[in-house]
Amino acid sequence: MAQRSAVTRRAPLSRDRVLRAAVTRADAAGIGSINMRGLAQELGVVPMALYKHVAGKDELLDGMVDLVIGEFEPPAAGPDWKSEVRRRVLSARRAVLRHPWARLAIESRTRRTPAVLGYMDSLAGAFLAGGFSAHLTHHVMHALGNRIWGFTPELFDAPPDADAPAPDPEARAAMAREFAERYPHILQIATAATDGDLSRVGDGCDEQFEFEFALDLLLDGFDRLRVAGWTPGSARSTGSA
Amino acid sequence: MAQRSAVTRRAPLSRDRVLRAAVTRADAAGIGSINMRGLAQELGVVPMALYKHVAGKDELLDGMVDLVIGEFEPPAAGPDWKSEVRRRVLSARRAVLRHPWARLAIESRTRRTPAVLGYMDSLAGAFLAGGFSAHLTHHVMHALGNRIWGFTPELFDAPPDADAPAPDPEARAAMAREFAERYPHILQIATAATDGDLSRVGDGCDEQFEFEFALDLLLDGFDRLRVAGWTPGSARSTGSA
DNA sequence: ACGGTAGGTGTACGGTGTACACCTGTCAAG
DNA sequence: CTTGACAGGTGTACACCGTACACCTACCGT
Repeated sequence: MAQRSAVTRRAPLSRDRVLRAAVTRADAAGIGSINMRGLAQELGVVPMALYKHVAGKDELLDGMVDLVIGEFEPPAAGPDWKSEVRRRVLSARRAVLRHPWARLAIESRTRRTPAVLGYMDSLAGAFLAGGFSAHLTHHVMHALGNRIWGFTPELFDAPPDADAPAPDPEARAAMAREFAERYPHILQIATAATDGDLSRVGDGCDEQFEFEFALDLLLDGFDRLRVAGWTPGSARSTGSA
Repeated sequence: MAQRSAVTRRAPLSRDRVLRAAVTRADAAGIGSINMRGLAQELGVVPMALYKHVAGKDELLDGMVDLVIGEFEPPAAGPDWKSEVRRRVLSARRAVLRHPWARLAIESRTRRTPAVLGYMDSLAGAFLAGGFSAHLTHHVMHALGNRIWGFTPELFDAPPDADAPAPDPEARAAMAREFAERYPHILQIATAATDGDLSRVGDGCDEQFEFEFALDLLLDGFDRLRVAGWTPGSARSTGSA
């Protein structure tokens, strides 16, 4: 009775509980909210206790990314290599979109955990099973780059920029005029992308479309190389002029 | 005499001197060595003095990236859009390779400085002048992604890993065996990439080749879309199955 | 002669990751 | 039942970071 206190004991920590708490916290408050003190407090524990379960913050981040990778759809025997790769990459994308912090975390991580290697291995396997040579598989994976994780490196999107207290329509118009003069080509494609309604320019692009556009462009290019029997010695990398 | 001390006065700081010192320091010791205290000491000044010339660390990083962008070859009227885009992107790549920290800095920066916008604008201009519609220009720039900066997001390369005090050939062989069993496809492409000499697997890929491979693959794909008269309504993004 | 100001100083605060010594409850072996 | 190892939680402390704020000081145009 004295020992087994009636008060419910805190469930003992575990690496898994720590990682899941971190993922939940990051989902809610962003990757910037992940720090040992805050995470420990959330778990009702002193900061240093976490170090019994994760080696340090780096390993914590790695573990969080691994949890996200665990949400990817598993490999399967698709009808053809292209739809299988497409399915898996878009599945990765859905998982990363569920955990918006994962993009930054993946980009900043450098360690190749077993989960990371396993995913890359299964993707490579899809190419190889689809008739790609090992050499070509190597290069096309490089060509995909971070797209295998389901995101394109941001190009145009800027954060909403929580400054500029008063949008002052006069100054705003002047800025727009200066922008149009200095960056006419960006203006031109932004106008096209928003169907002429430039007030929507802050809404960002249709990321999903952009992602699939580039993904399919690459996949189609890969297929052309494969059917053309690409070998390491082919003239120029893609065999064209 | 008392005022104009014979001792040579330190040349007054300036935003430019601060940024150049930071770039030099980062070139020599990596982006991790950039901190206000160390940089100030190098300039023979107290940390807070820097804040008279840069708003804070973020703006410092932005300014450093701008200096690198300043090293890019300027736009020119090339014989065709493809060689012009190719020239500029490969020029960006050379600059980024001269400043290895720039890759990380560019990836982590979110602000679009005039230098960044100017570069993106001139690239967009090359596509538009080459006959791309504004819509298509928008999408192909997304497809290029960070490749416009001259680098592919790292996929395979891991840092040399300064741990593992003794490479212990026995354990090393065991690890290799386990790796081969768990990640057979990665092994297969690594074997191809090193022409069978797996001891070279740590040397990394031929980054230059990988970069141009993917760049040309994308550029060729872009050209196919352009000559096919791609419009926003085309079936699927790339017009193929 | 004087006042404003650009530029450099000094101190201090709140935040971070984590090394290290310590305690404590559990459980298996003696 | 005793004991001792050990996994897991604690408390303190340190070094480092960015930077807010008040200050001082030398210059320069009036």
